[in-house]
Amino acid sequence: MLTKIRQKRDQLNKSERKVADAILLNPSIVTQLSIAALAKSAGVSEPTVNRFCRSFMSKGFPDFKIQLAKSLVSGSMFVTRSVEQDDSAEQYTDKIFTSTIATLDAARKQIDVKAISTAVDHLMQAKQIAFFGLGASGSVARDAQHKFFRFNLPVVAYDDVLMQRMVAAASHTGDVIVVISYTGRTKDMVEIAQLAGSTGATVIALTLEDSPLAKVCPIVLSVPHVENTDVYMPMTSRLTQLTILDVLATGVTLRRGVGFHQHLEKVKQSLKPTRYAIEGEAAEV
Amino acid sequence: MLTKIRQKRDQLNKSERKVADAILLNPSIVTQLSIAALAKSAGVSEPTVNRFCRSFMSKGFPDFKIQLAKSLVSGSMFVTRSVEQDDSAEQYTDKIFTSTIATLDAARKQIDVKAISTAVDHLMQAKQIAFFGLGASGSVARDAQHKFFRFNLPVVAYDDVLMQRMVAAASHTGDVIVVISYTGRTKDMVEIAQLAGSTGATVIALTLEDSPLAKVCPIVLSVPHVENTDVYMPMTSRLTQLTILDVLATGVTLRRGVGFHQHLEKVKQSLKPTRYAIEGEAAEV
DNA sequence: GCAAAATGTGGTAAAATAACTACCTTATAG
DNA sequence: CTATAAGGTAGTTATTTTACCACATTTTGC
Repeated sequence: MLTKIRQKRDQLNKSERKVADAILLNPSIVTQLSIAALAKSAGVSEPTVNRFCRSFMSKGFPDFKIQLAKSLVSGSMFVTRSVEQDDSAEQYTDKIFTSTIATLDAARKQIDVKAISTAVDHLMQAKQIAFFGLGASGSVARDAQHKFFRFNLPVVAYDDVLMQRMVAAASHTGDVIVVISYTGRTKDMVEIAQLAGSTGATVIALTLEDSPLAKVCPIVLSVPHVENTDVYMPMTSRLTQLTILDVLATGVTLRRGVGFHQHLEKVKQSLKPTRYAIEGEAAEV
Repeated sequence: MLTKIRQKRDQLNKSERKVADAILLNPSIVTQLSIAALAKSAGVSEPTVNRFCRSFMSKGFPDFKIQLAKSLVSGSMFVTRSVEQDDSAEQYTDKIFTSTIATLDAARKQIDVKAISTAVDHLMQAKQIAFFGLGASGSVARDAQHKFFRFNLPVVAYDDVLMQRMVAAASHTGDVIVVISYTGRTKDMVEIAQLAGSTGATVIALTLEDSPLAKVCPIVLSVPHVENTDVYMPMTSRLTQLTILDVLATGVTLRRGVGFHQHLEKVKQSLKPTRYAIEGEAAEV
């Protein structure tokens, strides 16, 4: 809503711009103001405020206030705030959770569903799926391996360059290789992606939008930039990657239909002897 | 807000209860109703509605409507919804992100800050930190290793039972062992936790609340139950674990003060030759 | 145990406030 | 100088709130 007002501000005429500015100055207080009070604080007449409200597809001023109030809540719900040196445990805990959530929410809004869908198409038909990652992305690749394995897909994961190079070179049409790198600037990963691409394998990049890696891959699942790259909280993006991988696994599973239910049950049963039994067995380790 | 109304409902007198019921029946429509319309649909008079609103610490009916609208947004923002067999890519993508966020938000609200603080105390002074996990929790342990290593802490991670047993048996006072298991019912992990505890090492469990593992560990960072254990989205909890580990790493780093900044810079520099350079180098791989 | 007072509950009607409409003035561009 | 758009004034309508009254329910004194 505030974004919408800011966008439209320049197309507005003099008086209505005054109204926009008055609202932008302190949006939360506006929700408690009457049309007369807002008109006065903007230095315009009441009908001008009313006309302004209607141009934002509201039924009138009260309706506008409610829409504004709603948008303020969703806007202020999860905001990334930097951790400070003297934060209490409570403070930094909340900040990190909130920032993580904000990152995921941003990804949710920006994600390219078309790319997800294309990736699922390829993964579904893959003879072999390989996940490649180095460093922190190595654990993401390992996690993906577990997840896809559970869903009965032919999957491997590698977190060292040599194996990745060998597998990439030996790949061929029908294989899918998912290259994971947050920055998308790791030289080895870019080279390996190119190598794999040249063999006819489908290469999917899970990386930062517009990065060198993204540029050399036909299918890119891009993770948006994180605005606040604070030294204290630099790792929210891998959670976005993990979530995207959850989405892919789910997408593939859905497409494969009901057959996999029996498989999932088998996996569960195989783990049972390793566990302390209780009612309502859950699906995770 | 709706919860508040439901709570107070029984203490209300006959007419005001009618108002409460009318609102609860369809809260979102109420935000667009006038006091007269709501009064009619509740079968009471307008002043009754007004009195009702005031008893919910609103200035009046319009104010009440705005508060209600706000609370509806925050309430409906992130709701866990099951993935259905015939969902489109757009639908299941959104559902998985939303559910993941909902899980994190639930964890944020329930997390035991005291336990975090205690865990940070021990981690900070540890001579050696070991992360143990099996299966999917193995990747979580690996991830933790990366993160803590970046922050210059003496850290190792193991994802096989034998190594874990050996390390646990060989541990002693001053060592911190973090045992990661979502269900907290894996027999090996429980035994290893007990073994490590008996040597004098500090054992921290990152697991489901009230699980067998939680019961044998002095410090428990509990992950709340996920209500909706749908076969299609069974893995949101490990994101909670990862986030809690982020919190721990941050907590330790904060306590260690400014010294680590130089260290972080060194790590960054060491990675530089492996990358394609661009302006604004980020902190992740 | 009953009656009377007191308190609580809920409605009517009128007053106050807020929002909206119609219309008129002023500015501005052609 | 006219046409048109922008913006304000004033009046109307809608909405909310207040004040007050009637009825019911409970409490208390005898």
